[in-house]
Amino acid sequence: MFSKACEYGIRAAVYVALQSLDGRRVSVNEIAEEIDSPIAFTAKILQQLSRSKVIHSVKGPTGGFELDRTEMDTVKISTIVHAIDGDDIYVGCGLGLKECNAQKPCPLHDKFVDIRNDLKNMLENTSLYELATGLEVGLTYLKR
Amino acid sequence: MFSKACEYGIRAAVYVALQSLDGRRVSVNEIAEEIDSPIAFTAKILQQLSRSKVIHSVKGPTGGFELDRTEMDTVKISTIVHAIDGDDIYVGCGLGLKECNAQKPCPLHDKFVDIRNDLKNMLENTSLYELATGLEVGLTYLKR
DNA sequence: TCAATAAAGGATAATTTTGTCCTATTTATT
DNA sequence: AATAAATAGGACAAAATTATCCTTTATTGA
Ligand code: FES
Ligand code: FES
Repeated sequence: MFSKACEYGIRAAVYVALQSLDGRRVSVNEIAEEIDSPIAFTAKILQQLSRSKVIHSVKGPTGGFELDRTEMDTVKISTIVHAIDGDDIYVGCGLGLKECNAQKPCPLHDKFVDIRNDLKNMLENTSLYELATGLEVGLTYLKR
Repeated sequence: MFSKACEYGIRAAVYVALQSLDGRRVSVNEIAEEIDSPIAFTAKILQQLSRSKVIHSVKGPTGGFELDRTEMDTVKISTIVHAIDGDDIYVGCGLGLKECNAQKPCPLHDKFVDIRNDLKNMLENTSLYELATGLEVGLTYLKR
């Protein structure tokens, strides 16, 4: 479904959001530890998220990653997926035709588009804040 | 969503079903041509589908791949996906946790499971026959 | 100013997925 | 029996993804 990079990216962003709720800035090392991901690879992904304005980064001592409260509402999971995996999952053909086109649909088109749109809507309507609060009250987990 | 191998596999199986409706047995070369896929790679995938009883293969001159009419109804797209990509898409965690577990869910679990189940049901309720007939009447396409 | 800390970024390695090529096996036809 | 056509399968190659390591840059605080 999503690439590994994207999975780590979402988990990382949720963790950053969670800690930012407490005003804590977090380092790559802490993030990788808390979401159980490879450190250096996670660093790359955080760079990407930072460049695409999903999270904010601060260099130097006391630096790290953070997200302000209003951004947690506006940043949707769809933004993260788009930043890392591109728009294939939103517009691509389920059977791999060069493009998904209702005028010349693949055999699975009609049924696939329904699912794809549900997924798209779900991701577009889920904010980092929403996911972070579930974590905060201990209902959900970022590693096992 | 699906791997390339799986995309080719579904397209190939639909084409085999379509031709089998006319009693025609088809070769790897014809299949690859008609679904616009790399020949040798497609051959591997057809082997896999043959081993997992999704389609039937016949060696030698006049040989090729075929599917009998009753199998077109019983073989669902979910079978093909499972044979090639395994069950990750049916049971895996959307955020990449080692396993999806409602007792210790990831932040996206509840929303993700809904989509995943819709996808699963869709694939389980779509037969090769259904997809082949859409092709037959010229409503859908296997390449662009 | 200096040392320490943390992200940014470049180079490279490992792994997985995708793809190719060649030989072996099976089988229909002559 | 010989030939040719077709899948099966093994070995290998290319490309993409995942992952690591090292150097550079920015910033804090002593
Ligand atoms: S053409 Fe295949 S999903 Fe739209
Ligand atoms: S635990 Fe992540 S989808 Fe179920």
